[in-house]
Amino acid sequence: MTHCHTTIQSLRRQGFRITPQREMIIETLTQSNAHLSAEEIHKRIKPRSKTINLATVYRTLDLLVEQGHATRLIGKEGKFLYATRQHSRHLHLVCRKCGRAYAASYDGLQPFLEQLKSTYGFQVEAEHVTLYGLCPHCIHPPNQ
Amino acid sequence: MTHCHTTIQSLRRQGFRITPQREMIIETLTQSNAHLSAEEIHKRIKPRSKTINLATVYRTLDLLVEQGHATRLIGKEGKFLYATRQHSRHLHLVCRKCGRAYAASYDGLQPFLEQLKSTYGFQVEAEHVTLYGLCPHCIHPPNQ
DNA sequence: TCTGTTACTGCAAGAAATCGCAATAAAATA
DNA sequence: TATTTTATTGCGATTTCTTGCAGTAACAGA
Repeated sequence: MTHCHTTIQSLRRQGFRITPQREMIIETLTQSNAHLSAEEIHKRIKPRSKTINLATVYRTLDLLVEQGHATRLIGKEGKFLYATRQHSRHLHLVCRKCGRAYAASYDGLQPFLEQLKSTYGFQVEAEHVTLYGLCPHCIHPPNQ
Repeated sequence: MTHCHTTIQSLRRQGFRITPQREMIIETLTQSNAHLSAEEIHKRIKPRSKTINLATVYRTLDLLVEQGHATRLIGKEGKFLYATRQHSRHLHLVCRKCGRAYAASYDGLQPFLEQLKSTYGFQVEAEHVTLYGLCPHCIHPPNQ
């Protein structure tokens, strides 16, 4: 709720218009603990606002990502998922083989990110970094 | 060429069948210096093999990623791009705002990856890590 | 509060990626 | 080499995501 308003304030300050659709999308994303697909967000809002369009959901999510209020990642089934950046900060370790996803702490990554900042001037936002590789289960069978 | 055969050998050893389609896809990807979309690969192969189907290209690329011979990343226009893992190892820094992509060295990331390995048993493959954030051009205008 | 500007939405069409299934062909075996 | 098994392909349909456009409504200014 609180962070929901922060996002709205920030968008308004940037000159974006706050429509009922955008409010509902932001609210839905903020209140959820999971990573949601655009489809899922659309489904949840529909009962309250029958005419909300899926394209609007996608466009709003794009805006939120672009403005740094949300992150987009690729879910297990290949669909895009979205979450607020404040939502439980962690690293995603995704197995390229079985698709399993693990949450990991990103303590220890900070020095490297600072190095990137000073070398390239690039400010990495590390809330939802996704790294690919092999999980413990899939390393065992020797496959190279 | 050489690496192309390595990939084919490895797939064969895993019990996958080597079809002309798969050979052409692997060859195309290996010989290209750029990151290619499935569509692009399809387009390049078509002259030589009129009936090759786009779905086959997607399925083969999935296989290559799953088997660790290629990596998949999201291109500037939101399309998926593919590259062999051997192809010029680097980090991708993608600006969430303007979409610009920067190549960066991942020297300095190694200690963190080793930490992940020992903590979670997860073996990150760092050839094509993509990190999102703000590029030097987009940091300036204060937007929070 | 009313009005004008123009960002935003809904709709429908389009593009990108995936899936199911019958036909095909790779490669193991005889 | 011929046969058999079954992984893989092509095709068409489907799903997921994006885009263009005309109508609508947020919000700045009067």
